[in-house]
Amino acid sequence: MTTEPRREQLLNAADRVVQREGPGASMNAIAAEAGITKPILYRHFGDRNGLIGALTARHTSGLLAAVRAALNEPLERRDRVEHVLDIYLAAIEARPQVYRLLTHPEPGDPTGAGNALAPALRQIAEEITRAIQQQIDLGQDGPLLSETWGRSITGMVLAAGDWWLETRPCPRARMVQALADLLWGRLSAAADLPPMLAAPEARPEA
Amino acid sequence: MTTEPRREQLLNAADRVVQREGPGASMNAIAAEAGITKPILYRHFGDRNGLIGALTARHTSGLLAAVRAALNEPLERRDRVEHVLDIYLAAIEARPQVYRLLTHPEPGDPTGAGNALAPALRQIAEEITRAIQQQIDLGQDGPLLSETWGRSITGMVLAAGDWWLETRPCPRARMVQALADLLWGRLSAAADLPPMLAAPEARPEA
DNA sequence: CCCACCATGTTACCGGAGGTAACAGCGCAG
DNA sequence: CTGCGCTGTTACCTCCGGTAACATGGTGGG
Repeated sequence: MTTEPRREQLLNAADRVVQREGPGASMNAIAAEAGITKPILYRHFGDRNGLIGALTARHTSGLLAAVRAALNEPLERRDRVEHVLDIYLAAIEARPQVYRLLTHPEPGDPTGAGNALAPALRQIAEEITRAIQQQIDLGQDGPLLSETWGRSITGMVLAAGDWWLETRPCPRARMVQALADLLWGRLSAAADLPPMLAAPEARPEA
Repeated sequence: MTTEPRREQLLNAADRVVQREGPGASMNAIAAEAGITKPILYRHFGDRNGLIGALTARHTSGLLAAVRAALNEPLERRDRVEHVLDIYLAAIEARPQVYRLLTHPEPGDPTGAGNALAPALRQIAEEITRAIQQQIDLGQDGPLLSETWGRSITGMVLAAGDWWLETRPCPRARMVQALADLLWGRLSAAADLPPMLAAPEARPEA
């Protein structure tokens, strides 16, 4: 294990090409970037999943550690949640291509195919679950709720982060507020609007 | 447009093969199931995305209509939300392979690649956004919050639904409660647990 | 009656993907 | 010098999405 410089070197090349072409970059392209040919890659990583796995593992550790640290920050609960949200959004903002690699892996893997959460995100979900379990008293439903909520919050932030990166509807801080507000039950606390009896306009058609 | 029986027939075949092999079924397999060869499929649908699009459109309409109806049910807000959640979970429970097709399409499309939300889910997100905008008074932040929340809630339910289908940790009704509780701010309302100074046991290792 | 047309269907191919086999050098211990 | 392990190559396989070119058959207009 210790360092393994060749591997690192190849991963650097893979990193560059993924940064440039997004995930789904071909093995040929990665090999070319590294100045070599395919079979070497396969010798080192077994198959494409191996390469991608190694590549994601590299970047995952950083994000995961950051999220974990944020989850254990000694803050008021709301501030802690906002901090975690901000950490995640800042990370995906800083390097969108890498983030895509982590969050939207190419399919291929037959292991439980069809999961919304990529491995990196599953780890984050578990981290959230653990934090909830350790920090919040949910009574006897604790285990189920914390597991469900870990996945739910991860999926929620994933979808919201994707949309935010795509359309940039607001600065990051505002996005953090919007998400925290949702988690804080603002959806349930807000007042009703009177039912629309007949929309006078702005109803172009479905 | 009117009916187009051949197309329907081909879509039925595609449906069968997707039901059996999941999304990612090959064009050859679909053609074989239909008793014909590839070029005919391409004549009718242009390319793979065309076929998959037509296939999803078929199933989307039902789910989308059900969700839309649930969103406009004349119920107390909490009951309405629970109803929507239940509709969605019931749908994916009933036909998981079809649901996978709708929620986890194969990538391929360069159009905004890397989105967490498949087209069908994006439509659901828009429906939720619209419902929030029409039903809830969020002040001047309404537009931003409703859009953000539409995506967020969709992503949350997607991830939670995936996990639930996979591991079946509880009956559907309980899952609905867990998700509604999250949206109702139970995460913020619950009491703190005392900080763990030293976990006495049950810490097997990461 | 014949023909031109159109949808149906076919075979055979292309380029590019992941992946593998077989072979060619290089450096170094014994 | 010889064997061995690592690096590297070329050439190939299979399967995929997609296409070109050609072969049918029914149908309606001259």
